[in-house]
Amino acid sequence: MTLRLYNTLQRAAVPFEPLDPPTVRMYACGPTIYDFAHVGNYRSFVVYDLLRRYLMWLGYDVRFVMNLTDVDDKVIDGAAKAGLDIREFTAPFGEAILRDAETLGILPADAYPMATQHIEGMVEWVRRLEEKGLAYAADDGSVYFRIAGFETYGDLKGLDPDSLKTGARVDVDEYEKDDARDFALWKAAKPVDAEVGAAWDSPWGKGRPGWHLECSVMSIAELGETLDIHLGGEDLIFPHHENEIAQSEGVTGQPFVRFWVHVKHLILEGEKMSKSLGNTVTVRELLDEGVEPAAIRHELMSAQYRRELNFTREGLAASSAAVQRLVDFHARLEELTPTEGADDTRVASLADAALGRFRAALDDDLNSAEALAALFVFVKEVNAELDTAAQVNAGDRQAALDAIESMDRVLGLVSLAQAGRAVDDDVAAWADDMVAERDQARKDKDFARADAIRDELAAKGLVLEDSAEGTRWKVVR
RNA sequence: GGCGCCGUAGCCAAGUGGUAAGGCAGAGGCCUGCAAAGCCUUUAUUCCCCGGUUCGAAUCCGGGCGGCGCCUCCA
Repeated sequence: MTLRLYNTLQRAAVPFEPLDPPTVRMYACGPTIYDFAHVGNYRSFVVYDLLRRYLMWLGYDVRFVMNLTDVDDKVIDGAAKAGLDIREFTAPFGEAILRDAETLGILPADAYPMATQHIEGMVEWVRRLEEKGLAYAADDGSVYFRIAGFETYGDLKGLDPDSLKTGARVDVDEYEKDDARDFALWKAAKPVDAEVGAAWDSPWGKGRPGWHLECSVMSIAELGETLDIHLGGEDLIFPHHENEIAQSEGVTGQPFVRFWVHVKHLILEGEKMSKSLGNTVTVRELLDEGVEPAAIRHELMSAQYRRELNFTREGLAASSAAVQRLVDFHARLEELTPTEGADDTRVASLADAALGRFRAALDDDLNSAEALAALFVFVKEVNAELDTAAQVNAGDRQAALDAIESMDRVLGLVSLAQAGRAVDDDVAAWADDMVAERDQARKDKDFARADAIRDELAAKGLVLEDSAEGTRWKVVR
């Protein structure tokens, strides 16, 4: 079995093989840091994380880079309104986005380059494109990419370049361009740009880089001229990624990206999520409402990444319960006392089957919904086996633990949920004392007292489970 | 107008030619002092509708209906 990924370039799922195994060079278009990121952004980030973790799980050495766009029209507008320099304006958003990513169990990237750190490189690129006749300066000091000079323009999106000429959304203000389809590599500074610190010296006068340019320059600076995988939201296919290809290959003459992977946009409560509808939800808001991070992460991976995902509050509640089931299962295994010499159960073979199905699911274009199903089938089967078997040996217990922990290295749900259930030592000690007191009350048949203690613990989010081995308490979110 | 996606139980969502995964929610039961957790049974004779192909279709084809995305800076 090999991993197959849907490559937008080929419009088909094709076997993935890195150019230089075991290294995988992977780049993702990150957010523009002019606001807090919404759950739609995080669907993409979670998918990036899922792919990265799965590649690592398969044994690849993944080098992952995600940019943060810290200069563009929206950044400049926001900074101007706030009366701040763009760096002051964007820094808190960048920090918040990375903090929330960490909260959702997203592994940190190897680098988070920002456009303002690569101005020199971008100027150099524009210069080289100009040398090759692929760029030209307009009278106002802006520089444009000449699409007519790049014959495969439009291939990624499958667009006919000629059809773009009459596009209704072509900006009528850009009369300086030779061709309406040409896009800006370098934008001449407007007065407001300089006010917020978004104007740099260049051979064409004061200006700032165009948005598309940064991803080409930064990804190649970090990872080399040919990337194995380039990720982004589906909206970026055109024009952003199309432009990246044109710029990059225009300069290097090498294939820029081998696999283009695009994440479908989610919808929110059955509706398109957009700022104009005013229905965006940020991860920050959900966390403030008390939604646990693992539930958000679970819901974001509950549909395969190229499918529409309907993100709902009801779904979050379901995800929270599903995550709790995984946590309970893991705890059951950890707390299980193995019996030496006990007969083998079906657990080891169930683990093999589950891992096989899990892997087949993810190999199939990262089908996370199917992978989750494999895990939950495993949970049910092992629970049933443990209910049936009088005793379990250490090998079977370990096989089950190894299996769920292995799958969770990709999913990142159990570890995240467990981290969210950690309690302070003094709370744990208090809970232990209360459980001991309740045990005594139960022995004395003082069930009123026992139930009162249980209620008291419940008020603090601690739930009791009585069993033959004794009583345990757990944190529920 | 061009290109493309989707429509599966109360909700979310796999399956894409061989007789409907999984999670949540609901019902009944076992276990329990009562719970919790877990297990068992149950909840779509059917996959938007109508035709067609096939021994056989949720899966392929045609036509509808409905929802959605992109077509120059939105993950």
